[in-house]
Amino acid sequence: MTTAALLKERYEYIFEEALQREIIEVGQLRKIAKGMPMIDIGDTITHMPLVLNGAIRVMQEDENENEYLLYYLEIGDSCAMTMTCCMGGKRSTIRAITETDTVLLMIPIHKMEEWLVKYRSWRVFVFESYDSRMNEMLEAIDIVVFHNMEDRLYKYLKDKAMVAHNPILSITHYQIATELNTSRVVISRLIKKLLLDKKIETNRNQVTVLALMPK
DNA sequence: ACATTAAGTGATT
DNA sequence: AATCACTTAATGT
Repeated sequence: MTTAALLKERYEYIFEEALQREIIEVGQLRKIAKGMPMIDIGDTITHMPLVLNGAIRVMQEDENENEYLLYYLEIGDSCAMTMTCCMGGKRSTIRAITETDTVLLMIPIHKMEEWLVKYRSWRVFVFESYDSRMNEMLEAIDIVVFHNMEDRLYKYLKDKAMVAHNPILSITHYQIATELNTSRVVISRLIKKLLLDKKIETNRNQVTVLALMPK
């Protein structure tokens, strides 16, 4: 599919036509395989991603180098953290890795500011993007602070299956434990609970989220 | 058949 | 919820 067609499909109702044309003109189309690092902490940001397909996980690191998930970027999203970083040539405070095979348009950051003045639809997009990212982060904080590990695990599995558009996750208990900053034993026990509650099914290297199974 | 890796479990803090 | 120590099960060579 052409860049124009993809953009139209994903953003047709979001951006006014003149803006769509400009995006196609300056945006560089990039296809990135699953699991590729895109931005690391400390990197200088030159472009802003517009996700056409796939998903990206955005993480931050605490003082002990524990990574934690901030939010996912999906089709039609852009990165709020990048937007602020852009202004004033700041460095990235986040790390971004593709969660699935991903297609995106890279927009040079100077265009961002230009469009902010020029296009109403761009302003709306930026603010809405901010708003939804903010809400996702609040949700992420909420579940860490107020919920137990079992709830966290279940949400983690659901979110992961959701962005992959696949209820069957190929993942080990150990990998899950690492991402939730806990131990493998804890995850194994909680996985068993979810299994008994009929919320998931499991096999070696595999977890299926039943709530997301197509009937 | 053997080694390696993933997952399950009881006991302790 | 974390850690230890150990077992059992699945998979690769």
